[in-house]
Amino acid sequence: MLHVAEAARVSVATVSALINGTATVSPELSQRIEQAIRDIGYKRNAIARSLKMGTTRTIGLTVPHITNPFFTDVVSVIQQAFDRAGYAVMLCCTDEDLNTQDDQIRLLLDRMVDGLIVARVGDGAILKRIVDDAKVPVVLLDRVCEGVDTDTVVLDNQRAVFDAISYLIDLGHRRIGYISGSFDISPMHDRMTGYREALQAAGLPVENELVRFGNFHEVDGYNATMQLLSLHDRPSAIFSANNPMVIGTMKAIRDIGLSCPEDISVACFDDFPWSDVFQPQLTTVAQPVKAIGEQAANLLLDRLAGNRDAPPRKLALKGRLMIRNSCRPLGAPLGAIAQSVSA
Amino acid sequence: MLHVAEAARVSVATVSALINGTATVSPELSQRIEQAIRDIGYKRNAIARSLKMGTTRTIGLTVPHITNPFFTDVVSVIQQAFDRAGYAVMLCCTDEDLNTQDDQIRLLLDRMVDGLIVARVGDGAILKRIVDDAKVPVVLLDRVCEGVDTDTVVLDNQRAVFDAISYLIDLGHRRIGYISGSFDISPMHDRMTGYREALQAAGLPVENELVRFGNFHEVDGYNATMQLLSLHDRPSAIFSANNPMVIGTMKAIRDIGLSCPEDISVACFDDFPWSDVFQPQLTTVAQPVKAIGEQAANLLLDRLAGNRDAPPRKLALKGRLMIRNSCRPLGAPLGAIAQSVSA
DNA sequence: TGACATGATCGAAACGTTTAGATTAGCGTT
DNA sequence: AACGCTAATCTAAACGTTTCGATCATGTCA
Repeated sequence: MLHVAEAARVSVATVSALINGTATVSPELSQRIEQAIRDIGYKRNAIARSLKMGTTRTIGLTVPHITNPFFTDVVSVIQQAFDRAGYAVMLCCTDEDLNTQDDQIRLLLDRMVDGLIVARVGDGAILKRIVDDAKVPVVLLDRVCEGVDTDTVVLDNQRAVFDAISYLIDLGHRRIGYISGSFDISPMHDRMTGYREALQAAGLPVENELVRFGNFHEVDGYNATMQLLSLHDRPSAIFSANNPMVIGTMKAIRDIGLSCPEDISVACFDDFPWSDVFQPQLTTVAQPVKAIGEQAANLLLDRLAGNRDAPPRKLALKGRLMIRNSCRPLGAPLGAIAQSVSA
Repeated sequence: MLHVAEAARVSVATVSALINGTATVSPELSQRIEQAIRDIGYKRNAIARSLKMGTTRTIGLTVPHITNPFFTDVVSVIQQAFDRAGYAVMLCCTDEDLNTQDDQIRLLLDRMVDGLIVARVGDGAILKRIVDDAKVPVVLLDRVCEGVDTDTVVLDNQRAVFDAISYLIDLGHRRIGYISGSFDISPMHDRMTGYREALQAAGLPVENELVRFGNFHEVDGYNATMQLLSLHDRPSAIFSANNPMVIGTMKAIRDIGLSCPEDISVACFDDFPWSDVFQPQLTTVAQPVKAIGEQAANLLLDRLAGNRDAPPRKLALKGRLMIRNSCRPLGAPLGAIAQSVSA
């Protein structure tokens, strides 16, 4: 900018005024300055600007795994929203690890991001400290966190799983295996509650042997399913509370020589692009990914636009049960599956 | 830092020296400074540091669509690699649009990223200008670009498609439909060449009516497949040069009342996590995603470590044909598919 | 004892912006 | 002719670091 100013024989203040439109500058000088900018190929240094202005027009986004299709879509939507608003997005993947997440949020705050969207943070106390220390707005995604009072957008997980399990019960299933993710994040808590309540509402017992835990990965789903299938009285249906794990479930079913839905019904959380392309077409709980991402982005953009003091806003969106053909009515002949799908 | 210096009754220079270890500071002062840092909760401002140092420890990464499973994986691997190295990653999605990509690269350069990994840039001239203007190292991914001399990691696309098409020919297919992405990026060019050469090597004609173009999206694959299937003499196999488009292909086959592989064989580019879970299990060309991402990251990290003047390095990795059961031997009875899979 | 090397510490400039406040020029009023 | 008003422009101080060169005390050696 100094060089531009010299070349145009004006002060840097005038150059700045022209570039930012913060003051009127005469047509004559404007022209000289614009010419100089072109000649020199000047580009404003955003770092210096950030230092002075105290704002980077960059936000931080952390997700556990970008390869989980739910987060892939959420990241995509959020990235687009902020791109439109002229913000850059720094992406971090926490690998479901709390320490990693801590480090990464620190990394982002060091770089003075203007705001933070964090998905699936683990511990309330740590998060609270972060939110308080950082003077930037934070929106929580996919997880509520007691004691942390900030904008939040989550799914009504309990209700969603309740509906899914109730659907299985309606089909006649009585022993329904449930594969949960680790319990230290609220969605897994709520989903489990939904499972329990659906069973109880139908007067069915909640049996511990039918509940397994995994760490969100395919291999965990595989192992959990193997255990469920080798039970003395094995379940007739399995619900996986997380999408990557259901891949393991399907592989385990195949490896053990069973097939879905003939021998065992399967449903899971989170829809994915191929769900209605191949066989069996998985029955899933679809999250309104686009809405979730956009709401989160809007909440943060609103704060960034200056609305700092509004009370925390908590959004809970509804999931939708996508009924396909991976669950069969129990007791009914196999041919009845087609009808149950159109129901 | 100023406050820390005052609290510890030393100069800012000494604080800086201690933090960075750039000079020895006496145990006594060290202790006072560290105490002050704790008391105040001081965190070094990375923006001010970047301004002074001319380096942000941040890189820019642009991909067309993060929802394309190939790019999802690549982004994941690259993010991890840079995270390990203490770099932040700014992610941009270009939506296959050259102007968008241009804007985003500018956005990233404005923010003084230390390096750039760009996947699928369109035009050689524009890219060349960008690479030259930006004084930062650039790694090209998934695309070669004539006239732009910089580090590159790509797949041997031509060979990969050649192998896939040859496989179909070996199965007895003679009319093989081909769905390409837009032609303005080199992989699509090379893949098409692979298609052509495989046909020619087998003495088969290259028929224009069997070749369709789409813009990488599911809907494009759907439309292209509809056209192919309504040809007077319809193909017995379809190869899709891009992964999202193959979803459209499968849906079109279903909607038209045919089934795969009984009526029509299907193969495509890019593997995905569910490919061997559901039926039909798609035969795909798997890119070594992990290697591609890691190589790209390593090339850039090497440049960032100071190796600026080494000549441009061009890596071409090999794809792998994952033979499953979505392609059937032509003329053979249906039961023969199983054998062909194990072949 | 004086000169000098050594090691610790500091002062101040620089990185490239923004912006408050000062200065100047032009012009209409009285 | 003196005054005030407005619009255009400039000067200079910040933003929070790093770093060069200067300063100063201390100890060593001739």
